[in-house]
Amino acid sequence: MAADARVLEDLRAAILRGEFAPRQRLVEAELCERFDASRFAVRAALQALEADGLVERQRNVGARIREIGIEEAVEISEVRQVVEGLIARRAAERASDAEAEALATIGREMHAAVAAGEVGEYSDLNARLHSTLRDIACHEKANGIIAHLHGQMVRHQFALSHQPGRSKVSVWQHQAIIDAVVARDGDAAEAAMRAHIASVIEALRAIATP
Amino acid sequence: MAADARVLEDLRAAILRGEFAPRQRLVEAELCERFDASRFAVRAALQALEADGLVERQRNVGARIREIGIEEAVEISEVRQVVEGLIARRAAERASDAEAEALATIGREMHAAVAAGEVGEYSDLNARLHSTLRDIACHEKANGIIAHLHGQMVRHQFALSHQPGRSKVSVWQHQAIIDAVVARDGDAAEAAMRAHIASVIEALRAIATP
DNA sequence: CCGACCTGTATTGTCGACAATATTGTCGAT
DNA sequence: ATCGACAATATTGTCGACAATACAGGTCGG
Repeated sequence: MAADARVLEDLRAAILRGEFAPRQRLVEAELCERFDASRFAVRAALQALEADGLVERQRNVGARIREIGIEEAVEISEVRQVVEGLIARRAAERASDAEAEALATIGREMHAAVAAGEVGEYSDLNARLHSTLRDIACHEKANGIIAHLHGQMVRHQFALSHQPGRSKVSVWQHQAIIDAVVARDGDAAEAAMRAHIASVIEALRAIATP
Repeated sequence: MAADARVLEDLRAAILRGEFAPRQRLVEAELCERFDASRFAVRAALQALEADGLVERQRNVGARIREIGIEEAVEISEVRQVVEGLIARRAAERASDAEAEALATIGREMHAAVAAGEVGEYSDLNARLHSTLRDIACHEKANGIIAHLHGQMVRHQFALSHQPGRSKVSVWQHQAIIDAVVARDGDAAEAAMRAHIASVIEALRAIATP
């Protein structure tokens, strides 16, 4: 039992892994076979995923992967800008010495990864930096919203991280965030985070109009 | 047909109207009778409401109204602080002359309501001000998140609006927001909105420790 | 040749019945 | 009298079958 939850997690992971194309139809019967589950479980998963904003459903038509256009990705990033700003501020206000040191270490590893041209490694470190900040901020609601928004951005996030030359710019933005948190300067941390995501938004718009 | 959606909306409205006490159990059979719907529709509604954060469910135990403590209400307000800040900024950047005038009118009506001691009227105007700002900002994602957070706050919002003397303080904060938007000053609008919600958070904390 | 209609098929929506599980109440032993 | 185990009940979880609906392709009339 609890096949419900398993299907939900598997399907969500598959979507986040990019195994389905935007606007691709998700036929219940197919998902039943793929995940070896009853239609009941599949339906529940689809309903949950709809609330998550990952799929959209039309009555009597079915479910499909929701397509997130550039305009919507920009809106999502604008919200992320302020909410991650809040997280950065809280992190600066609450970081212990050990936590500050952990951030500084990530910063050093980022510089090393950029110098070595390791884009995959840098992308991982990027995720780890933001996640560490969330852990320090310890703000359930803000963290939840970021997770929610992040799920809808995966496709664009992927495109961004493979933008050549971006890491050389963003590494210093990341460093500014780290420095502000280490200095326990909430205002500066929020400002640095906002500036960082502002540059992400710019890059998003640049992708839109090549 | 579409009994599903009706039950969801009715039940959500009932919860938002405060017809259920926090942690009150929501037995499926009872809801079936009350809304004259099938268990199927009720289950779907409960699942959706769980995603909304209005009810919580335990496997094989059932659903109950989620209790939102002061600490969580503060967290919610902290997120609202930055997201409504974003909305205020956008509103200042995008407001047409007609929209600015509409805001100014709401401001005048607020002062009148406070002078007349009409707390219900003032509460309505408060909702209308924020909603008008959202319309002007025209930011789907931000508006959606605010709606989401607002739903979880209704109970505390009610307690706040009946706090004697609050309107005399908040009316000037509201006026500051309106002035900033009318002056098309995004920075000031965001700052004013943040200050306003900071005072809401303070009031929340004051309720917690009487 | 084109458009409207109509029928067949694929897919989702709805339901009622049954199974699984937690909660509550009862009984006996210590 | 209190505690534990066990049975009874209430409630939710799961499923398969059927109904309702939308879509595609073909057919008929103009």
